[in-house]
Amino acid sequence: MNKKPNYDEKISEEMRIFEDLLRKEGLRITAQRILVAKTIFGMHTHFTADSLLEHLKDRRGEISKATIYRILSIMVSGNLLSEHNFGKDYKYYEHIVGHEHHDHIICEDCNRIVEFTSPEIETLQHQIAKSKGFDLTGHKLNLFAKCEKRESCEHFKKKNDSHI
Amino acid sequence: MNKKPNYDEKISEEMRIFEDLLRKEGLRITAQRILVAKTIFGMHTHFTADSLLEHLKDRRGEISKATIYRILSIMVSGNLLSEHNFGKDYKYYEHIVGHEHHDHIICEDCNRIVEFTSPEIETLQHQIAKSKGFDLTGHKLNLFAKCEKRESCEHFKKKNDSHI
DNA sequence: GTACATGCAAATGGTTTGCATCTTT
DNA sequence: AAAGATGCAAACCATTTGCATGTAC
Repeated sequence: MNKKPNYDEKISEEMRIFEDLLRKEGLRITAQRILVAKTIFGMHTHFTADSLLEHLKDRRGEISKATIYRILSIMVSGNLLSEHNFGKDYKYYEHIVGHEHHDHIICEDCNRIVEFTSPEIETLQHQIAKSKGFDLTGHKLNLFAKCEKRESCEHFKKKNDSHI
Repeated sequence: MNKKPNYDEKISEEMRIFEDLLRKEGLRITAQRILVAKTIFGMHTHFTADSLLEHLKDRRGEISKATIYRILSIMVSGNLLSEHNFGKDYKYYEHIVGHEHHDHIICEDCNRIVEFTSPEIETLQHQIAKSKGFDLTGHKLNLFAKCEKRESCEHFKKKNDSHI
């Protein structure tokens, strides 16, 4: 992996940011890091280490699980990725480069993860932290819910899918 | 363990609720379950399986770690205990019998966990879920923050304590 | 007495790490 | 060449579980 990278138009900006991060941290630009980052920037859903590995199944010879975890960790600390628990035993990730901040609704019926933003809630959070003597640095707000029309939810069948 | 229980005045109500839960579920009232429940109801902080074990150190002959996990699980599904992640690799618990619902501020400086309530945020959450087609069943809101006056924070020294 | 509960040690499962080998710089 | 990165398998570690023994009812 030594050529000038030539990414798809759509993710070139994200890749530039990723490479900048690597350089800033004195880390090397390797084939594995490029492969994982491209894959992540090409996915527009929440994912887990396992589902990422699944997306890479046709390229499995090129990357190991250990390296995936190592790259996820770099991207999280570099703020290209956010990490979520959602009450499960494994972590979810989502890439946040160029995405505006949002919180999540997790459907207990169909496992869907829906995003939302609420400037009002954000404002209240700051006020609350302040009133308790803290400076807010971040937050996680997860709403757990059920589809209003369970029977007509086309996602319901996915309920028992493994890490989506 | 066969005598009529005679709990401290202050936690007798909680213990009654706990025993009712056991009976409702067809579970037996054992010495270990009583011991763990009394300990939990006597603690008014967030705790982990390990810190609970620590609280029980003088009674260690009487209970095993496996049983503690089994009892925590009963109390969580019976809604006597809530379970939190707080971004760590182990779970936090807090007993919620007779406690009004609240959310948490987690201080990244001193590890303190401070509670707050916000009816405004709760209302907004319901509206948001509704607007996205969900019925809200629960939520977790964690605010991550830093003490405004770090240097004068008397909790700061605890920063590197293990599971508080 | 029987079904359930406990303790122990072993298993689980996601994630991390040691180390020998390969790559980037 | 030297510093880093990777892959593999083993280690980690909180939590769970199988099974023989104990206990509530």
